[in-house]
Amino acid sequence: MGRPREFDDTAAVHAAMEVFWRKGYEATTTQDLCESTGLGRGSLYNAFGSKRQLYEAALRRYSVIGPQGQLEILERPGSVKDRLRALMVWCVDVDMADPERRGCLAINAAMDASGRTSEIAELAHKQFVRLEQTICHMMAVGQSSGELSSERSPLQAARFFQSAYYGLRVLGKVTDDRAALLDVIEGTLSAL
Amino acid sequence: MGRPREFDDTAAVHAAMEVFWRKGYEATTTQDLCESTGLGRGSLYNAFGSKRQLYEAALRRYSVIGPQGQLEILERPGSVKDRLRALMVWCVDVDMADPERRGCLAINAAMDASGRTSEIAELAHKQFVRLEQTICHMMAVGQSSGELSSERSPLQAARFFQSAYYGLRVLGKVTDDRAALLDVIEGTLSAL
DNA sequence: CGACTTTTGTACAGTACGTTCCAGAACTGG
DNA sequence: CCAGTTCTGGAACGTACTGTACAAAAGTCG
Repeated sequence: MGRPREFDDTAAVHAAMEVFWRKGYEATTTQDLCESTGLGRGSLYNAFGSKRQLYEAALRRYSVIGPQGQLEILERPGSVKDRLRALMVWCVDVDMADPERRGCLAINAAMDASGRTSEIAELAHKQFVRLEQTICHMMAVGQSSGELSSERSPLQAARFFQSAYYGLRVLGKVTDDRAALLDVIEGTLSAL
Repeated sequence: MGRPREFDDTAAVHAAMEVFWRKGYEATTTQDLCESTGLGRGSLYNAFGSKRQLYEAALRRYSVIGPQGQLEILERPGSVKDRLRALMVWCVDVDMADPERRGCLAINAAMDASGRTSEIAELAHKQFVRLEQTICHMMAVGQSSGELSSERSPLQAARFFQSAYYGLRVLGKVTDDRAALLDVIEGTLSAL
């Protein structure tokens, strides 16, 4: 009971997520958050408590919608290598097409010293582990079908791939050299 | 002529670098910089102009002292693989030993949206290219000696390694799992 | 020594920050 | 329709921020 909310919580968190993604934690002001969500300060603090808690909520939302694009690519038909390549190429395309170079919010949150509390680090880590497991499963499938080399365990192969993948996104932050990024992709895939 | 500086410019930039490294650009205050350098605001602004310019100076200083440890490891005797392994293991050790998880300042600067001007991105990019070239040279040596596979070009191999290396440092920001990081290392090396 | 130049510390300006507070609005259950 | 509850928008608060002003200090050169 009481007066009902005039806004949609999820939409507000989503709008906040976009700002944090673009500017990082510290550089995002409460004013930015009010403008992007369309809420007054009262509503914002009443609903989310603090800038920090809203940041956590934004990261949790990212953990829901962020992997959707990834998973959609990885679940397409085709060989394991082709699907992993598609994932990486897609990231390159996204990064190169974005003049702001926002990259991946989970990685940004993991790297951003100002916003990194143990909770934030844990949220980012969880997403890392989730990707690791997804890839690990694919590696196991590829190995048992004979497509991939079995000299490494699936887990080791997954961790190796994941690392190259994150490195790719770091490089994507500062380079325009698509060919260099494609080198990374082909180098990574030929190692599997 | 005029009154001489009472402080050492390099030492001041170094102190500033440590703060930016620990807290990131936006979260570092001019007060922090005064305290860490021991300078008053007057001296600080007289000598460096602005927080942003000091940040650039700090990153330039990092580009001098940061690679020293890396190069020292890579120039030691031994096979190419052993030296690359030593580099990665050293990074894992450094990251795990640091409760603040400062990581690599060049990577942090590349990722930090708040401090990333085109100049900063370029400075970070330059360091990335420098490492790429160093590794590329090692790859060429390893390939011509027969130690490493020649199925990839040295440049492609270097870019691939570099990417895995950066990914390793991203993972090192949020995990305590040394075994996972060692998996990355061995997975990367076995691909060369 | 004395004109000139640069550095130093501090006080200050002006703004912007995260958060709290509150009066009134909007709704519910009785 | 009234008492109770929650939400809203914005004003208000205290603090902290980057950057400037300036007078005194500490040198140099003739």
